[in-house]
Order: sequence, then C-alpha cells, then structure tokens
Amino acid sequence: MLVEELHLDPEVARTLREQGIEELYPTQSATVPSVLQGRNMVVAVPTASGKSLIGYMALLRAASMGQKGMYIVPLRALASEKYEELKAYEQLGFRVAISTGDFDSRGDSLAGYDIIVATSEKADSLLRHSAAWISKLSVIVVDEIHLINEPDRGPTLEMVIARLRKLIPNIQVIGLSATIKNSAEIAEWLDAEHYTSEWRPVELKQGVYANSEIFFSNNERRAVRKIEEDVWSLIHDSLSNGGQALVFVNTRKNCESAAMKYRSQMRKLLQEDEDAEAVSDEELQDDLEEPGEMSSRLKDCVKSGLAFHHAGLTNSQRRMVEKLFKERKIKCLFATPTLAAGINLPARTVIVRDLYRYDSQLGSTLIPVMEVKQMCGRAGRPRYDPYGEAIIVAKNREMASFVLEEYLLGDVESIRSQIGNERSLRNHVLSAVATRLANSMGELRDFLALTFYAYQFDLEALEDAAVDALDYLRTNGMVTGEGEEFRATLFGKRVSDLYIDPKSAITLRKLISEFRKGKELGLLHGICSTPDMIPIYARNSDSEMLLEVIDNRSGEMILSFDDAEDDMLYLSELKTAMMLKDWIGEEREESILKRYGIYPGDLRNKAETAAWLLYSAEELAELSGSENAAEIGRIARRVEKGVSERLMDVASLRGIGRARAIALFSRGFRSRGRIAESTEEELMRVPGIGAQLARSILSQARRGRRTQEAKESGDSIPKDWFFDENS
DNA sequence: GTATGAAAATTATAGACAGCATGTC
DNA sequence: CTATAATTTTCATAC
Repeated sequence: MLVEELHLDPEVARTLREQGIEELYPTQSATVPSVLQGRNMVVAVPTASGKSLIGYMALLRAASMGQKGMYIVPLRALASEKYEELKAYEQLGFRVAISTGDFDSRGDSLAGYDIIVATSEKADSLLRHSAAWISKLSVIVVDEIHLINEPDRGPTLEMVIARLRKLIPNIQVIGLSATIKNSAEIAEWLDAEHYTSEWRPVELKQGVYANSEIFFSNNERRAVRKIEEDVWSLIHDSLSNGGQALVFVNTRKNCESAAMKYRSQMRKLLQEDEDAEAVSDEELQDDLEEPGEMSSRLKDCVKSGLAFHHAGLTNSQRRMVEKLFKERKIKCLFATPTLAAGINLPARTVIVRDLYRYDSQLGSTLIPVMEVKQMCGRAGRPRYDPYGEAIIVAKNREMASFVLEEYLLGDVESIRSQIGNERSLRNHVLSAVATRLANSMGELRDFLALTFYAYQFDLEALEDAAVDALDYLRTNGMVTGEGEEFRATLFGKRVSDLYIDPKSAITLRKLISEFRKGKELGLLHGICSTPDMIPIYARNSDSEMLLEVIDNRSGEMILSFDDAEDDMLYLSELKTAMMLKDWIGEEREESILKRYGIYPGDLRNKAETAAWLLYSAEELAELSGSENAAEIGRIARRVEKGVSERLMDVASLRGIGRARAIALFSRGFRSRGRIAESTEEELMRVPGIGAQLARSILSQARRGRRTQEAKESGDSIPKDWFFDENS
C-alpha cells in the first residue's frame, strides 16, 4: 500500500516521503487504516518489521486533531531512540517531549507537548502526580506490551494501561508486541483489533549448528569450514562474506573471555580486509577511558575489531560500543541479553551460543523461546544485508533436533498477568488510593476489573489479594479510614509520589528514627536492605571479612545481623553498603571495583539507586520533623556524586564529579572560595579540567559567593508521623 | 618434607525502572 | 533436555 492511499494530511504525507517512506510494509498496510480511524490495535510481529510507525501514525493523528499522545517504552535507551525519531515530525508544528527518570525535556511542564515519550515507570509516576494534562491524552502507544509478563516490571505496565483506560474511557490503545502465543487475548482485553504475522523486511534464515553443519528450518543445510572451533568458525564464515556477527552468551564472564580469546584471529582477519576501518586512538581515549580491568580489556578488544557488551559497562561505554558496531568498525560483538530486547542494533549474522542460563530460583534453565526469537530477530540489517542468518549452536545432533523442534518450529510462550503478587499489589493499591482513583472497596474493584489479570484469570482472587495489601498499608500507617471508605495518609501519599515500595518506606522510617552520627554504615546497610535495592553478590570468600565487620562494628549498624531473616542476604546487603561507604570515601574507583569484584556499570547503578532512596529518606524525615533530615540529605548528595564530606563543597560545582573533585582538592583547591580566588590558567593545570570547564567553575564559584547566605532555609514543622491525613 | 601436576570439588552465574534539578573533556 | 567455565582444593606421585 502506498502512503498516498492513506489519505493523510498532505503535510504528514510529505514528511513521511522525506523520510523515504513511500510504500508501507504489509504489516503497516494491514493495520494503519484502522489505527487512523481511531480503533484500538494489537500488533504482534517480529522486531524490526516497522511496528513503531504504526504507533507514530496514531500519535500524529491525535496531534493533528489537537490532542495528546504518549509513547510508552520499557527502557530509557529506547525512549531516546523513539524521541529522536519522533522529532522529525516537529516540522509539522507538533511538539515532542521525552520524560524518563534521568532525562526530561527542558520546559517546566509536559502540558505544552503533543507527543510524550516515557518509560512505563515514568508514565506511572506521572499518573501518581496527577498531572492535569493527562486528561488530554487521547492515545497511548505501548511498545513491547508483552512485557506485561515480566514479574518485576510487568505489573507497572499493566496498571498504567488499566489506569489510563479508567481515567479516559475512550482512549485509543495501540499495543505493539513481539510474537507471542496469546496476543489475541491481549487484543480482546483491550477491545482491540488483532494482527499478527511473521513477515519481516529482510529475509531471515534460522538454523541450528552442530558438527560443522547448519540445519535450517526450511530444510536447507550448509557445511561450515571448521576453523579451530565451532563458534569462531561461524563468526569467520559470516565475516569473510562481508557480514557482521552478534553473538549471544549467557554470562558477563563468558562474554568477555570469548571476546578476549578471539582477538588475535580477528586482527589477522582484519589485515586481510583492505577496506576495514580501524578505530582511531581519539575514540578510544575519549569515550572508553574508564578505570578498572574490564575497561582496559574492552579497549584491548575494540582495537582488535571486536567487543563485548553487558550491563557491567558504563552507559558511555555501551553507547560507544553500539556506535562502533553500527559504523562497522567493530565486526563482531559478544553480548548478554542486554542487546536482545534493547535498542535497534542489527547484524548480518546472529549466533546464539548458550541456551542455558543460571536462575537463582531454579538453577540452570533453558531460556524462553520468546527471548531466543528476540535474539534471532536481530539478524539482517534492512537495506544493507540481502538476508539475515540466525544460528543456534548445539553440542550434538540430539540437541540440534531438540532445538529445531522447540525453538525454531515450536510455539512461543503465552504471557500471563503478574499483578497478583504481594509486592505489586501493595505498590499499586497504594498509588490507586493515594491518587483518589479508589476511595472505597467498590471503586478499587471497578479499577481492578479493568486489568489483564481480571480478564485472564479471576477478579475475585485479585480482590482478595488487594484486601490483604490494603490491610498491610493500613497497619503501616499509609492508608486510613474504617469500613467502606479509605484514603491515604500524608505519609502514604508521599511514599506513592516518591515511587518507593511501601516496604522500603517502612525500613526508611526505622532508619530515620534510629540514625545517629557515626552510623553511616548502618544507614547505608538499611538502604541496601530495601526491596528497591538489589544488593551486589557476596561470594563465599567474602563471608569471613563481612562477619568480622559484623563483630567489630555492630555499634554502627541499625538493622542487626541477629534479626536478619536470611544470613547470606544480610551479608550481601552489608557488602553493598561497604562498597557505597568506600564510594563516598576517597578510595580510588579502580580499587573499589577490585575489592568488591564488580564492574563500573554496577557501581554507578548501585550509587544511583542508593542516592534516590536516601533522597526519599530525607524527604520522609522532613515530613516527620526528624532532626536527622539534614544529615541524611548530605549523605544522599555525597552518594550521588561519590565524594567525601570535605569534597562536598568543591563537588557542588556543576561539571565537577568525583574524579575532578579529588584532583582539585589535592592541588589545594579545597573550597569554592579558594577557587573563586584563583585564575583560569591555574585551574587548567589540574588534570581533567580544560579551558571551558575552568571558565565555567570559576564563574560559578564567584557567583556562588554572593548567593551563599541567601540559601539558608528554616526547619520543617513537626507532623504526626502516622495519623496525619490528606486534606 | 615438598614440588608437581592432574583430577576432583567448589564457586559463581542476565538485566535495569524510579525523585529532583540541570548540563563536562 | 538440571550447564559450564573458572578457580580452588585434594591427592597421587616423584624427588
């Protein structure tokens, strides 16, 4: 179908043509006309088959009628990707915004925008804050709607959809899904049309490799020349035909060791290829320069034309690796599932090396068919590759026939609502009550009736579980009111707004009242014991050291080891707390990474989460009138930046983080005042500070001197912790 | 007693959202 | 088809 047959606004049609979209893909032709009539739609098709455009059309239709639309995605990185794509439509006069936890469009409010891209949690948070513009939404596009099946994050997505449908009964819902067994059931739940297809713009050949031979699902076979070992043979096969390879493995360690292992072969291969473009030194210097052994291994690999990609990399390292792969300066990439469902990074050849993955609950398990399909779906770059090839590696013939049967020809799993669990209900029941969506059991029931759970299973059971959650919230002072009517307390409302788990809030409350000077470790440990923080893993060999800390520093703790339900878990929490303590000490990052056996990405993630929880603790402390609020706030800011008490003054300058604060301090610039008295030339002699930054911090320091005193603020008014109600 | 090396036992294991106020080389 | 790689400990053997 041609774009002009859609009878679009001529301006919209012209913009599409400018992007090279003249003719729609079959998937789009089959769905866009209905979408443009305002119908609900669930589209379950492979990745990279032009799903997003279906959503964009719905958003553009709404915008051209003066209404708002929201595009909901599961990852921050995806939000940026969609935001960049949607910005192309700003020339039509529409305004596009992005809103995620770490990045917001400039401007005070989202009210002035026509299209808003947000993560599911951010969308939930916006709903909790009851922004007035929400009622102006006329369409939501839910990308990767099958993630409703995720135990941790699925409930949020499901609740956001249910809430928006409750709030705006006529809202148009576009659900974009991977191919799953029961996508029709999702469509029925949403009163939507249902479309599913296996069509892709690039042909995909899927096969199993065993004994130097690939067996394709279409019954073709191909022998692969064996070079040293199986995986390298497959990579070599693809690369020597001008392709790129993306190899999925099951652990970070495997990911790195595989990349390291093939460096020399890769270099040899690159030397034979004349038009191979090497990675320049500047690129290596600027963007991959991070402390730690992993970072130097990564640099080593990139120089050889291959790389690894997992969540232990910092975000800048990840973006850099992705960019180099897109530019074809990296020919072969080993990845954990980070790349399976993440941003769009296709390769000619996808190799699935491992089908088993360790699960802390179940031990070693086969990974879901859906996930393998997602990985395989990354094969074949539209417009560049003639076809894509996805190959699953099997140990032997028996395994190969199992793989063919179950993974290549078999059904994809069904998805199930996950909101029934305790954690999900205490979170979302609180938010429903706090936003006045549900003021009584009847209203709560009406709301729950709109969930996929109620559609798929049974509203009665859900209601019973919700009553339990409500009791929990009541006994812990977050919900009040007897009998039929209930409402959130001030405490409950704040917990909902801060977006923390009610269970975390209860821990924070204890920490706030029992925190004293000298109990920083205890505070940090308490933060690490909340369900919102996933602690770093404590190895067996860490136990001795950790138990010693418990013996010698029990005075610094707030939650004691003796009361712990799970000893190993307590040790993990304590280890995480100690890592954070070092982070806000002046320990070198490199030695922290080594001491705790973690990667730079983990350190940043834990610090970010801890800073958020400490900020929440500060807010709750203020709410209760606790005198600990200010001190907890200071620790929150230190964790955010990773600096010690004495570095705080210098680190409060914009552009100065951990490393530069230490560098400045050690060269005598110990305060903003001291910096204000210096010159740009002097500052530039400090490593890591260039001309631009020197000018910026100098002017900040000088300006800051004048406004310092004005910033002193008064104490908060003490309020009853438990029973103070919403007005 | 101790050096050596192979075999056996043990250890460890993917990912990533949110508050709030603004922006480095 | 409830895995596997890396690391540490154990143990047999030779000197």
